[in-house]
Amino acid sequence: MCWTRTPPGAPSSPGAQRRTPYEWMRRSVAAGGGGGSGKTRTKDKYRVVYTDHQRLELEKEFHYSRYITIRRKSELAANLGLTERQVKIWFQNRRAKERKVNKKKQQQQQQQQPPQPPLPAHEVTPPAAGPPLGGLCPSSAGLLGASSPMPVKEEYLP
DNA sequence: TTGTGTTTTACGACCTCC
DNA sequence: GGAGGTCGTAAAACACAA
Repeated sequence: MCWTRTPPGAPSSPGAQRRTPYEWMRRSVAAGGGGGSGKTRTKDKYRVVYTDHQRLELEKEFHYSRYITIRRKSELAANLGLTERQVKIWFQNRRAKERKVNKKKQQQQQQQQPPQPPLPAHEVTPPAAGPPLGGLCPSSAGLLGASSPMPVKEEYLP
């Protein structure tokens, strides 16, 4: 999570905002007629922009696990005022983004240090390559790594 | 301003698993 | 068969240099 555009702290760090995040929040939520009420391309609004709060909660959930459970999905959707479909697609897009970023990083590393000995298989395989079904993927180990600032939910504890 | 490149939602096609 | 996965893509929203 980079928050390059509107940092999650936007509401809490007013000095840092280049623009008011609340503009698009208002635009999307209010104008959308219930922001995130499942608008599609065929409807009047092509896509909605999620609020900072919605993004933050989704990011947090993604931080805990890159694959959301059915139960958590419905809970999150209800809490955030989104549809389960939107939550599902958000996670799909989020994983795609992560893969893209990882790919970029890998390419940069390879450019910096060309002579590379063959890596062990578990180092090479992308984290998202795990089986999508079957609940939590092993990737959470890396995400929940040592310095995770987020408290671990009971749900994800052993 | 505005032109352009990037990011963010949303979808369809196709694949895998139960 | 249905649900959910990736992949590719469209278009709006956005950031930023010129």
